Amino acid sequence: MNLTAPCLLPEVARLPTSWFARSPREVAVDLLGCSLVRVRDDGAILRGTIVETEAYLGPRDRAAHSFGGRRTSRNESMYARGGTAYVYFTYGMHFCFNVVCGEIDDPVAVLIRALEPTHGIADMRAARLSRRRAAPLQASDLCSGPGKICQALQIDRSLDGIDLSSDPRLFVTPGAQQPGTSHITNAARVGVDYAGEWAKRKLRWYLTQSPHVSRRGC
DNA sequence: ATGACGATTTACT
DNA sequence: GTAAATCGTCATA
Repeated sequence: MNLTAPCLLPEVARLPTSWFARSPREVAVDLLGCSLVRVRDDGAILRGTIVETEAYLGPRDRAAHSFGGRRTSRNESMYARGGTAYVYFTYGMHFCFNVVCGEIDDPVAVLIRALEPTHGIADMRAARLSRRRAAPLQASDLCSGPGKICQALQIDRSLDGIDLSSDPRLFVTPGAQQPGTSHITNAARVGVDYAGEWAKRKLRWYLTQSPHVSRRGC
């Protein structure tokens, strides 16, 4: 046995395509407690526990990029099968990472909004440091928002459309145990005020006690 | 070709 | 609490 080999996660731990081929509501809730794992090209492992998610319900959902069946080069990966990554660029400076759900041509997804960092925290700090900032960030400021996650885990459009069930660079593993319903808060989604009645729908879930969520009590 | 707009984050009052 | 940063994308022309 080669004891010097890096301690990589067993392949069996990775969530398969079939796990994602469900409604985005189910997937959004079940993703809480799972780990998002990023393996960088230099071998560094950046990993955190998912503590906040939002479901986007497709053509009928005014807040979704696929509202009305809109299909462009930007959101093309939403139309791929469940288990595909959808990474988009917004506000001229941020990336956001989604897990596509359901079957092919059903453009539904779950936005990963916050993680509790567990592995590679020093690398996350370095990645989040960038310009402006001088002081080291608190652990709860590393992945407490969809743009922060992508900066900390170095996720960009080069990972858009990849298959999370097979790509070595990015995948999801199950949590030790699923968080109980009593520890989960269900609330309205963030930053979708333009979506009218759909902005009020409670399609966001987060671990109530976690200090790593992007916002509390709304 | 042009203009308006973000599934956000940060700094500042 | 407000506002700036910053630019790819999309609808309109």
